[in-house]
Amino acid sequence: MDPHLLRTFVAVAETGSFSVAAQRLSYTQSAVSQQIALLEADLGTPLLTRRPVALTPAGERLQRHATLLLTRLAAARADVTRAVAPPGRLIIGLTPLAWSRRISTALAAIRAESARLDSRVLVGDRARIVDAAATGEIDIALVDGFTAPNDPLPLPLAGAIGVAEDTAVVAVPRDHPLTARRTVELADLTEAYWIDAPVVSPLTNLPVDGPRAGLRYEGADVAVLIGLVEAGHGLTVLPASVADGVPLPRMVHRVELLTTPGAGAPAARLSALLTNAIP
Amino acid sequence: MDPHLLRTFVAVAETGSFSVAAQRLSYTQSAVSQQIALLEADLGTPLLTRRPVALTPAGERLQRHATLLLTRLAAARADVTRAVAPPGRLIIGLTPLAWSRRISTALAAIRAESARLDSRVLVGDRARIVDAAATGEIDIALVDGFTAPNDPLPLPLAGAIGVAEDTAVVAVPRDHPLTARRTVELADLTEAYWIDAPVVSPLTNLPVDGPRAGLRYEGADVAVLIGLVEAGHGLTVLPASVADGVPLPRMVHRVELLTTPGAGAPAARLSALLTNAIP
DNA sequence: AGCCTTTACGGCCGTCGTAAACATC
DNA sequence: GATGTTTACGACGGCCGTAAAGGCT
Repeated sequence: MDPHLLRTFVAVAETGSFSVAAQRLSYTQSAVSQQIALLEADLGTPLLTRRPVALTPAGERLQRHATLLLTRLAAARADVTRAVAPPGRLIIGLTPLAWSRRISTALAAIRAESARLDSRVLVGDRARIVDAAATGEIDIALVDGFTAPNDPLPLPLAGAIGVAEDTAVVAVPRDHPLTARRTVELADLTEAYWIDAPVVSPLTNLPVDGPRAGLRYEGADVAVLIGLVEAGHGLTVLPASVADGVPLPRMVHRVELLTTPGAGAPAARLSALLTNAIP
Repeated sequence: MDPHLLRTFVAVAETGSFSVAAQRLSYTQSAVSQQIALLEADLGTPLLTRRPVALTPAGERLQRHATLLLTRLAAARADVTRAVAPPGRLIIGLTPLAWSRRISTALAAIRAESARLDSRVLVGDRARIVDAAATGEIDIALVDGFTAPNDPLPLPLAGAIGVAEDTAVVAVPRDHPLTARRTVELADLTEAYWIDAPVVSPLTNLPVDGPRAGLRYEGADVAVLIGLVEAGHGLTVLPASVADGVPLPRMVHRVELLTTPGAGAPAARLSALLTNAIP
């Protein structure tokens, strides 16, 4: 189970093709074929069906593990190299809904303390931000998501710290029948159409199996998303602090902080500011 | 960062010697030396000092990551192979303090349901049990430890579920000055001598820096440990359900359940029994 | 028939072991 | 000087690429 093999396996699983995976990794198809054969021989079970190329149950399992292992491997490398030379800069990664007034003031405080600090912000979807935190591209991250109360977000990186928890709501247009309700049953939600907004509020956040998507919004602007809901293009799930609406039972919106002791002094300072400030 | 390299690096770090690590892995010293050199070249920083062999700060970082990565790699392999053939047996791993009446009754219920079930119990310290869960040696595990309220235990495996939470206490002899106190300050504890009981209640559980150890107890019997405390050999930390004593502030004793969907039907059944029964 | 995966085979690079040099206590 | 790590070098094996064969649709 070489990381090399895992990487090409993930590539094949994602692309659904030996040949395009090969050119993505700049191998020949032959090499990819051999690597997959090696993995299957090693684990003693077929991982992929051919024609069409699809994952077997064992393959699905391996894909999950492999992607996690690869990002953790990257995280280990980044952490070690930063242990010798901690960056003086402060690059913050954010998912769109993780931003809050408290973060903004904490950041302002740090900027005031050290005037010449190179500080920047990167906004992206959860996978992008977590990956950037793993590789050291960013020094600290705030990642949001929906989960059961008091439960952490299922993140591939250890050391996440909850810094905020909020009830979650379903955003609906003003004239929508759900508006009259105080709580929502899951049965009501399976019938609805949802806005597919992978960056702001991914469909995978929904407590619904196989949600039906209406419009797709690729941007990161919350106001635009709310506008789309208002216009009747579909529903979405949002933290209560962002929008008014109907509370979704047994779910909270949670923001977690992702950093490591090696991420440098500015990151540590920001981390302290945010975690000490927990109510 | 081959797993192979990480494994020998961990061996060197643990043994503090290139040569004994080599014979443990059945390599030559030369091979070990080359592998470490390769790792250091790859990461661009020394990981070990020679004469004496010790970890540099970067090396300490890498050791943490490497051990986690290796057990996760083992977990991935076990999970995939179990995805194709889930075991029908039920082997339960337990740390000594994770046992409770509820587990006992749940296990009895399962045994009653399927009379011929091969079910066994393995007791060991946390590292041993987590490792066994990773490699598939056991199908389900209950692991205890001390942590802040509502926080999960820092486990190297994902998917842990809290099944019990309890206040923690410091066990002291009846005539100890602390007996009169309702709460304990950390300052009081730094002065004390502790019983080093790595299996039942490891010193790493203590909220104290560099605790001073008196006697060492290698066994897994809680009654013996309590007897040792009574006899004045030192103090220890225990869940309130096991011993009377003084509540330790800001800590809880927590039991988590460790299993995977591939661990077989009996494991799933036990898991359901335990998690549904959470108060 | 055409596209894509597998198999066969040759060459290269990497990694291990032996053995000698080197450093440290 | 003894113990233990590094370096030099030769040999084996593994892995990739080229090229031909094999299977589905």
